[in-house]
Amino acid sequence: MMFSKACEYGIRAAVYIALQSLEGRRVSVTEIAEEIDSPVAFTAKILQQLNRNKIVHSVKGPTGGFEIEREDMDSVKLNMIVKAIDGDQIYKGCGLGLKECNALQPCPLHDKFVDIRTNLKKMLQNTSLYELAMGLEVGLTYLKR
Amino acid sequence: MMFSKACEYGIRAAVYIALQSLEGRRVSVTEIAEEIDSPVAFTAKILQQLNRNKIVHSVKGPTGGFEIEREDMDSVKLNMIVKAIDGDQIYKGCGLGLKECNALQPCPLHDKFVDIRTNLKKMLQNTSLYELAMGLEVGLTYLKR
DNA sequence: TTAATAAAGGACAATTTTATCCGATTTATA
DNA sequence: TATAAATCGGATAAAATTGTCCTTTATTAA
Repeated sequence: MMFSKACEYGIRAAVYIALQSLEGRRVSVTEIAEEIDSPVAFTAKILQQLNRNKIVHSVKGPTGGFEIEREDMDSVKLNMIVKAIDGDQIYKGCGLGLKECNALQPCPLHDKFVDIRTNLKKMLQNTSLYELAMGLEVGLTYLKR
Repeated sequence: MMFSKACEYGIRAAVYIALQSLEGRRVSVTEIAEEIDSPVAFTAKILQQLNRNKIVHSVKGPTGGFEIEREDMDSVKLNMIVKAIDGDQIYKGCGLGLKECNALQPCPLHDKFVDIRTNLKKMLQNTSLYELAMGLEVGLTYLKR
């Protein structure tokens, strides 16, 4: 409802890859799709996008798959994934769909939206893949169901 | 990005109708669509939904059109429009798309999402059509461009 | 009572998003 | 060097959302 389906899968996939990379495991699309309960081929497309945007790293051939460097888990924040997949509509777009909507010519909801969006923005900018992967590892959170 | 296009049109239409009803004018779909810059026939469908949900009032025949009673402008809050058009996914749905996601079995983003969504929810529940229509009337806000 | 006006509603079309399939490419290893 | 495992990329399909068209229904006013 807030992110596209593609973006939801993308985030879940990235978190799963991060978790496995912490264990030193490289993972295939098949495994990822199974573990995050998403359509395989579609997930593959999304991972290509994340790879092009250097959010995950892919390796072809046998023993290949997806991985994320330990340092990248810290530097990659959720807003980068959202931007890579959904673009920056979530930051720029008007809540009521006006093409031009800003402080000077605001839609009726503009001010109230700014607040909410600022919070969302901050949250996405401050949340790292590592943080999310840790929650999973400790068994506090889930990626399925 | 947060609401569907249908919902965006719906809110804009409702605000415009409220504004005109304050002046005692009943308005046609054609006029509404022109004033909020939306596709006429599609807007008509959305207004049917709003009518069924008693958010706007419609009158057939010559001199007919859409209107909103003065009292309803106060009692109708944005969340009712959103619910009528987009359903309650915005309230219930998991940010990462999990079917079951709650405090007991949360997705990695659950807690952070709860905060943002609570704010959004409150905002929608507390914003009345009258309030939005007033902003327009005073020339502070816009429904086009 | 008739003509004109406006919403209601059903069927259909276009576009976007989501999802699948399959051949090409890369690469590890036997 | 041959084979198999894995991603890449293009074409296509399915589903959902957005948008159009046309007929029916209700109602006003001449």
